[in-house]
Amino acid sequence: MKKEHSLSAGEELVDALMTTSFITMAIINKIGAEHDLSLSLIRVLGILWDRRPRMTELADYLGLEKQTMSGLIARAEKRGLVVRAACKDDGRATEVFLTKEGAELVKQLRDQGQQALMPLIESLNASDQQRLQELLLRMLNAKGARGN
Amino acid sequence: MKKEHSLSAGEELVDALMTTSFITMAIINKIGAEHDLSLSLIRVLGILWDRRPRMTELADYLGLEKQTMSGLIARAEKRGLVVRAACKDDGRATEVFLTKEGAELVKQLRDQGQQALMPLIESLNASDQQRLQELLLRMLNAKGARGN
DNA sequence: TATTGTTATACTCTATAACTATA
DNA sequence: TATAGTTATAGAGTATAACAATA
Repeated sequence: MKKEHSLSAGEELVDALMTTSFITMAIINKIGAEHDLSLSLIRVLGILWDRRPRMTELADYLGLEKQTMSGLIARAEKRGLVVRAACKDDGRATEVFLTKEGAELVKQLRDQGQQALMPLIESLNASDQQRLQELLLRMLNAKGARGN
Repeated sequence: MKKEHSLSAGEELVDALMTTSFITMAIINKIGAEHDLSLSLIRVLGILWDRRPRMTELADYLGLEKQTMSGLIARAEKRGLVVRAACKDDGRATEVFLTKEGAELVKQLRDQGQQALMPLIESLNASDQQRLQELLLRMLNAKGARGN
Protein backbone atom coordinates (compact mmCIF):
# COMPACT_ATOMS: atom_id res chain seq x y z
CA MET A 1 0.00 0.00 0.00
CA LYS A 2 2.93 2.28 0.62
CA LYS A 3 5.46 2.88 -2.08
CA GLU A 4 8.23 4.91 -0.48
CA HIS A 5 9.51 2.37 1.99
CA SER A 6 12.04 -0.15 0.77
CA LEU A 7 10.49 -3.55 0.34
CA SER A 8 11.97 -7.00 -0.04
CA ALA A 9 11.64 -8.69 -3.41
CA GLY A 10 8.71 -10.80 -2.27
CA GLU A 11 6.97 -7.85 -0.72
CA GLU A 12 7.08 -5.87 -3.93
CA LEU A 13 5.50 -8.74 -5.81
CA VAL A 14 2.78 -9.05 -3.18
CA ASP A 15 2.18 -5.33 -3.58
CA ALA A 16 1.87 -5.63 -7.35
CA LEU A 17 -0.43 -8.62 -6.96
CA MET A 18 -2.71 -6.76 -4.57
CA THR A 19 -2.86 -3.67 -6.75
CA THR A 20 -3.62 -5.76 -9.82
CA SER A 21 -6.34 -7.58 -7.94
CA PHE A 22 -7.96 -4.43 -6.58
CA ILE A 23 -8.09 -2.96 -10.07
CA THR A 24 -9.41 -6.14 -11.64
CA MET A 25 -12.09 -6.55 -8.98
CA ALA A 26 -13.12 -2.90 -9.36
CA ILE A 27 -13.68 -3.51 -13.07
CA ILE A 28 -15.66 -6.70 -12.48
CA ASN A 29 -17.62 -5.07 -9.68
CA LYS A 30 -18.59 -2.20 -11.96
CA ILE A 31 -19.87 -4.57 -14.64
CA GLY A 32 -21.77 -6.47 -11.97
CA ALA A 33 -23.32 -3.28 -10.66
CA GLU A 34 -24.76 -2.56 -14.11
CA HIS A 35 -26.69 -5.82 -13.76
CA ASP A 36 -27.40 -5.45 -10.02
CA LEU A 37 -25.02 -8.29 -9.25
CA SER A 38 -22.64 -8.43 -6.29
CA LEU A 39 -19.21 -10.02 -6.63
CA SER A 40 -20.47 -12.99 -4.61
CA LEU A 41 -23.42 -13.55 -6.90
CA ILE A 42 -21.19 -13.22 -9.96
CA ARG A 43 -19.00 -15.97 -8.56
CA VAL A 44 -22.00 -18.15 -7.79
CA LEU A 45 -23.40 -17.77 -11.28
CA GLY A 46 -19.98 -18.57 -12.74
CA ILE A 47 -19.79 -21.76 -10.73
CA LEU A 48 -23.30 -22.72 -11.79
CA TRP A 49 -22.31 -22.42 -15.44
CA ASP A 50 -21.16 -26.01 -15.62
CA ARG A 51 -22.13 -27.44 -12.23
CA ARG A 52 -25.19 -28.25 -10.17
CA PRO A 53 -23.95 -27.98 -6.58
CA ARG A 54 -25.76 -28.21 -3.27
CA MET A 55 -26.26 -25.19 -1.06
CA THR A 56 -23.55 -26.23 1.38
CA GLU A 57 -21.06 -26.88 -1.41
CA LEU A 58 -21.66 -23.40 -2.76
CA ALA A 59 -21.26 -21.83 0.67
CA ASP A 60 -18.02 -23.72 1.30
CA TYR A 61 -16.72 -22.78 -2.10
CA LEU A 62 -17.20 -19.07 -1.51
CA GLY A 63 -16.25 -19.22 2.16
CA LEU A 64 -19.67 -18.00 3.28
CA GLU A 65 -22.10 -19.30 5.87
CA LYS A 66 -24.94 -21.49 4.64
CA GLN A 67 -27.52 -18.95 5.83
CA THR A 68 -25.83 -16.27 3.76
CA MET A 69 -26.02 -18.55 0.75
CA SER A 70 -29.71 -19.20 1.46
CA GLY A 71 -30.44 -15.51 1.16
CA LEU A 72 -28.22 -15.02 -1.88
CA ILE A 73 -29.85 -17.89 -3.76
CA ALA A 74 -33.36 -16.95 -2.62
CA ARG A 75 -32.95 -13.48 -4.12
CA ALA A 76 -31.39 -14.86 -7.31
CA GLU A 77 -34.25 -17.34 -7.62
CA LYS A 78 -36.81 -14.59 -7.19
CA ARG A 79 -35.12 -12.80 -10.10
CA GLY A 80 -35.38 -15.90 -12.26
CA LEU A 81 -31.62 -16.47 -12.54
CA VAL A 82 -31.40 -19.80 -10.70
CA VAL A 83 -33.64 -22.64 -9.53
CA ARG A 84 -33.54 -24.80 -6.43
CA ALA A 85 -34.59 -28.44 -6.54
CA ALA A 86 -34.68 -31.20 -3.96
CA CYS A 87 -31.78 -33.63 -4.18
CA LYS A 88 -32.87 -37.19 -4.94
CA ASP A 89 -29.94 -38.86 -3.21
CA ASP A 90 -30.39 -36.97 0.05
CA GLY A 91 -33.75 -35.68 1.20
CA ARG A 92 -32.10 -32.95 3.26
CA ALA A 93 -30.09 -31.46 0.43
CA THR A 94 -30.98 -28.89 -2.23
CA GLU A 95 -29.39 -28.57 -5.64
CA VAL A 96 -29.01 -25.24 -7.43
CA PHE A 97 -28.70 -24.61 -11.14
CA LEU A 98 -29.00 -21.82 -13.71
CA THR A 99 -32.17 -21.00 -15.61
CA LYS A 100 -31.86 -20.28 -19.32
CA GLU A 101 -32.04 -16.60 -18.43
CA GLY A 102 -29.29 -17.03 -15.87
CA ALA A 103 -27.06 -18.82 -18.35
CA GLU A 104 -27.51 -16.03 -20.87
CA LEU A 105 -26.56 -13.49 -18.23
CA VAL A 106 -23.37 -15.42 -17.46
CA LYS A 107 -22.47 -15.44 -21.13
CA GLN A 108 -23.05 -11.70 -21.32
CA LEU A 109 -20.99 -11.07 -18.18
CA ARG A 110 -18.14 -13.11 -19.63
CA ASP A 111 -18.09 -11.04 -22.79
CA GLN A 112 -18.27 -7.76 -20.92
CA GLY A 113 -15.52 -8.86 -18.55
CA GLN A 114 -13.27 -9.80 -21.42
CA GLN A 115 -13.86 -6.46 -23.11
CA ALA A 116 -13.37 -4.42 -19.95
CA LEU A 117 -10.12 -6.14 -19.02
CA MET A 118 -8.66 -6.08 -22.52
CA PRO A 119 -7.25 -2.53 -22.24
CA LEU A 120 -5.32 -3.57 -19.16
CA ILE A 121 -3.65 -6.63 -20.67
CA GLU A 122 -3.16 -4.98 -24.03
CA SER A 123 -0.74 -2.59 -22.40
CA LEU A 124 1.64 -5.54 -22.75
CA ASN A 125 2.82 -6.81 -26.13
CA ALA A 126 1.84 -10.26 -27.35
CA SER A 127 4.89 -12.13 -26.08
CA ASP A 128 4.67 -10.48 -22.66
CA GLN A 129 1.01 -11.40 -22.47
CA GLN A 130 1.97 -14.98 -23.21
CA ARG A 131 4.61 -14.93 -20.48
CA LEU A 132 2.27 -13.36 -17.94
CA GLN A 133 -0.38 -15.95 -18.67
CA GLU A 134 2.08 -18.79 -18.21
CA LEU A 135 3.33 -17.43 -14.92
CA LEU A 136 -0.16 -16.86 -13.53
CA LEU A 137 -1.33 -20.30 -14.58
CA ARG A 138 1.74 -21.94 -13.10
CA MET A 139 1.13 -20.10 -9.83
CA LEU A 140 -2.56 -21.01 -9.76
CA ASN A 141 -2.05 -24.64 -10.68
CA ALA A 142 0.68 -25.06 -8.10
CA LYS A 143 -1.78 -24.00 -5.43
CA GLY A 144 -4.55 -26.25 -6.63
CA ALA A 145 -6.39 -22.99 -6.77
CA ARG A 146 -10.05 -22.73 -7.62
CA GLY A 147 -11.06 -19.29 -8.82
CA ASN A 148 -14.69 -19.67 -9.68
CA MET B 1 -15.18 -19.08 -15.54
CA LYS B 2 -15.51 -22.04 -17.83
CA LYS B 3 -12.53 -24.10 -18.71
CA GLU B 4 -13.71 -26.54 -21.36
CA HIS B 5 -14.46 -24.10 -24.15
CA SER B 6 -11.62 -23.05 -26.39
CA LEU B 7 -10.57 -19.49 -25.68
CA SER B 8 -8.49 -17.01 -27.63
CA ALA B 9 -5.07 -16.11 -26.25
CA GLY B 10 -6.33 -12.87 -24.72
CA GLU B 11 -9.33 -14.57 -23.20
CA GLU B 12 -7.22 -17.13 -21.43
CA LEU B 13 -5.11 -14.40 -19.90
CA VAL B 14 -8.21 -12.54 -18.76
CA ASP B 15 -9.41 -15.76 -17.20
CA ALA B 16 -6.13 -16.25 -15.34
CA LEU B 17 -6.19 -12.64 -14.22
CA MET B 18 -9.71 -12.95 -12.85
CA THR B 19 -8.99 -16.19 -11.05
CA THR B 20 -5.83 -14.73 -9.51
CA SER B 21 -7.74 -11.68 -8.40
CA PHE B 22 -10.61 -13.62 -6.87
CA ILE B 23 -8.17 -15.72 -4.88
CA THR B 24 -6.11 -12.73 -3.77
CA MET B 25 -9.20 -10.80 -2.72
CA ALA B 26 -10.53 -13.79 -0.82
CA ILE B 27 -7.29 -13.91 1.17
CA ILE B 28 -7.34 -10.19 1.89
CA ASN B 29 -11.02 -10.30 2.72
CA LYS B 30 -10.42 -13.08 5.23
CA ILE B 31 -7.68 -11.13 6.98
CA GLY B 32 -9.94 -8.08 7.03
CA ALA B 33 -12.77 -10.10 8.54
CA GLU B 34 -10.53 -11.06 11.46
CA HIS B 35 -10.30 -7.34 12.24
CA ASP B 36 -13.93 -6.52 11.31
CA LEU B 37 -12.75 -4.63 8.26
CA SER B 38 -14.44 -4.64 4.85
CA LEU B 39 -12.40 -4.52 1.66
CA SER B 40 -13.50 -0.91 1.19
CA LEU B 41 -12.31 0.10 4.64
CA ILE B 42 -9.02 -1.73 4.11
CA ARG B 43 -8.48 0.29 0.96
CA VAL B 44 -9.38 3.53 2.73
CA LEU B 45 -6.96 2.85 5.57
CA GLY B 46 -4.26 1.98 3.04
CA ILE B 47 -4.76 5.28 1.28
CA LEU B 48 -4.67 7.17 4.57
CA TRP B 49 -1.29 5.66 5.37
CA ASP B 50 0.56 8.44 3.60
CA ARG B 51 -2.17 10.88 2.63
CA ARG B 52 -4.70 13.21 4.22
CA PRO B 53 -7.47 13.37 1.62
CA ARG B 54 -10.87 15.01 1.70
CA MET B 55 -14.05 12.98 1.88
CA THR B 56 -14.89 13.54 -1.78
CA GLU B 57 -11.41 12.57 -2.88
CA LEU B 58 -11.72 9.32 -0.97
CA ALA B 59 -15.12 8.60 -2.45
CA ASP B 60 -13.89 9.27 -5.99
CA TYR B 61 -10.84 7.14 -5.42
CA LEU B 62 -12.87 4.10 -4.40
CA GLY B 63 -15.67 4.76 -6.86
CA LEU B 64 -18.24 5.19 -4.10
CA GLU B 65 -20.83 7.87 -3.41
CA LYS B 66 -19.92 10.55 -0.90
CA GLN B 67 -22.74 9.49 1.43
CA THR B 68 -21.35 5.97 1.47
CA MET B 69 -17.97 7.37 2.41
CA SER B 70 -19.59 9.45 5.16
CA GLY B 71 -20.93 6.31 6.81
CA LEU B 72 -17.73 4.35 6.29
CA ILE B 73 -15.60 7.09 7.87
CA ALA B 74 -18.11 7.77 10.64
CA ARG B 75 -17.94 4.14 11.74
CA ALA B 76 -14.15 4.05 11.46
CA GLU B 77 -13.95 7.25 13.49
CA LYS B 78 -16.19 5.81 16.18
CA ARG B 79 -13.78 2.88 16.39
CA GLY B 80 -10.85 5.25 16.83
CA LEU B 81 -9.12 4.35 13.57
CA VAL B 82 -9.42 7.71 11.80
CA VAL B 83 -10.15 11.35 12.57
CA ARG B 84 -12.02 14.01 10.63
CA ALA B 85 -10.95 17.64 10.76
CA ALA B 86 -12.20 20.78 9.05
CA CYS B 87 -10.12 21.86 6.07
CA LYS B 88 -8.56 25.30 6.53
CA ASP B 89 -8.46 26.17 2.84
CA ASP B 90 -12.12 25.41 2.25
CA GLY B 91 -14.72 25.72 4.97
CA ARG B 92 -16.94 23.15 3.28
CA ALA B 93 -14.35 20.40 3.10
CA THR B 94 -13.29 17.77 5.64
CA GLU B 95 -9.91 16.10 5.81
CA VAL B 96 -9.47 12.52 7.02
CA PHE B 97 -6.36 10.96 8.54
CA LEU B 98 -5.26 7.94 10.55
CA THR B 99 -5.00 7.89 14.33
CA LYS B 100 -1.95 6.23 15.85
CA GLU B 101 -4.13 3.19 16.48
CA GLY B 102 -5.27 3.20 12.86
CA ALA B 103 -1.69 3.42 11.60
CA GLU B 104 -0.70 0.46 13.73
CA LEU B 105 -3.59 -1.53 12.35
CA VAL B 106 -2.47 -0.75 8.80
CA LYS B 107 1.02 -1.95 9.61
CA GLN B 108 -0.39 -5.15 11.05
CA LEU B 109 -2.63 -5.70 8.03
CA ARG B 110 0.35 -5.21 5.73
CA ASP B 111 2.34 -7.87 7.55
CA GLN B 112 -0.55 -10.31 7.61
CA GLY B 113 -1.26 -9.72 3.94
CA GLN B 114 2.35 -10.35 3.02
CA GLN B 115 2.40 -13.55 5.04
CA ALA B 116 -0.89 -14.82 3.70
CA LEU B 117 0.03 -14.21 0.06
CA MET B 118 3.55 -15.60 0.35
CA PRO B 119 2.52 -19.25 -0.17
CA LEU B 120 0.89 -18.28 -3.46
CA ILE B 121 3.87 -16.45 -4.92
CA GLU B 122 6.37 -18.89 -3.50
CA SER B 123 4.95 -21.55 -5.76
CA LEU B 124 7.14 -19.80 -8.35
CA ASN B 125 10.91 -19.86 -8.19
CA ALA B 126 12.88 -16.68 -7.62
CA SER B 127 13.50 -15.78 -11.25
CA ASP B 128 9.86 -16.40 -12.18
CA GLN B 129 8.78 -14.21 -9.29
CA GLN B 130 11.02 -11.49 -10.64
CA ARG B 131 9.55 -11.85 -14.12
CA LEU B 132 5.98 -11.85 -12.84
CA GLN B 133 6.62 -8.74 -10.81
CA GLU B 134 8.09 -6.94 -13.81
CA LEU B 135 5.17 -7.86 -16.03
CA LEU B 136 2.56 -6.79 -13.48
CA LEU B 137 4.31 -3.50 -12.79
CA ARG B 138 4.67 -2.78 -16.49
CA MET B 139 0.97 -3.48 -16.97
CA LEU B 140 -0.03 -1.31 -14.02
CA ASN B 141 2.25 1.58 -14.91
CA ALA B 142 1.10 1.57 -18.51
CA LYS B 143 -2.44 2.11 -17.32
CA GLY B 144 -1.52 4.88 -14.89
CA ALA B 145 -3.20 2.56 -12.45
CA ARG B 146 -3.75 3.48 -8.86
CA GLY B 147 -4.32 0.47 -6.64
CA ASN B 148 -4.38 2.04 -3.24
C1' DT C 1 -27.14 -37.29 17.19
C1' DA C 2 -25.40 -35.13 13.15
C1' DT C 3 -26.30 -32.86 8.80
C1' DT C 4 -28.90 -29.80 5.40
C1' DG C 5 -31.25 -26.01 4.91
C1' DT C 6 -34.35 -22.08 6.27
C1' DT C 7 -36.05 -18.33 9.24
C1' DA C 8 -35.29 -14.50 12.66
C1' DT C 9 -32.46 -10.80 13.90
C1' DA C 10 -28.86 -7.36 13.67
C1' DC C 11 -25.17 -4.75 11.60
C1' DT C 12 -22.32 -3.16 7.64
C1' DC C 13 -22.25 -1.50 2.98
C1' DT C 14 -24.32 0.74 -0.66
C1' DA C 15 -27.35 3.94 -3.30
C1' DT C 16 -31.15 7.67 -3.95
C1' DA C 17 -33.03 11.70 -2.10
C1' DA C 18 -33.21 15.71 0.79
C1' DC C 19 -30.87 18.79 3.63
C1' DT C 20 -27.19 22.34 5.66
C1' DA C 21 -23.29 25.19 5.14
C1' DT C 22 -19.80 27.33 2.51
C1' DA C 23 -17.93 29.27 -2.03
C1' DT D 1 -25.82 28.40 -8.25
C1' DA D 2 -22.53 24.98 -7.37
C1' DT D 3 -19.80 22.23 -4.20
C1' DA D 4 -18.71 19.49 0.29
C1' DG D 5 -20.61 16.95 3.52
C1' DT D 6 -24.27 14.85 6.51
C1' DT D 7 -28.72 12.71 7.59
C1' DA D 8 -32.79 9.81 6.33
C1' DT D 9 -34.27 5.82 4.26
C1' DA D 10 -34.21 1.44 1.97
C1' DG D 11 -32.25 -2.80 0.22
C1' DA D 12 -28.41 -6.31 -0.32
C1' DG D 13 -24.87 -8.99 1.98
C1' DT D 14 -23.07 -10.94 5.96
C1' DA D 15 -22.95 -13.42 10.54
C1' DT D 16 -24.96 -15.56 15.02
C1' DA D 17 -28.64 -18.08 16.85
C1' DA D 18 -32.65 -20.96 16.74
C1' DC D 19 -35.37 -24.01 14.24
C1' DA D 20 -37.37 -28.07 11.06
C1' DA D 21 -36.62 -32.09 8.43
C1' DT D 22 -33.89 -35.89 7.08
C1' DA D 23 -30.04 -39.33 7.80
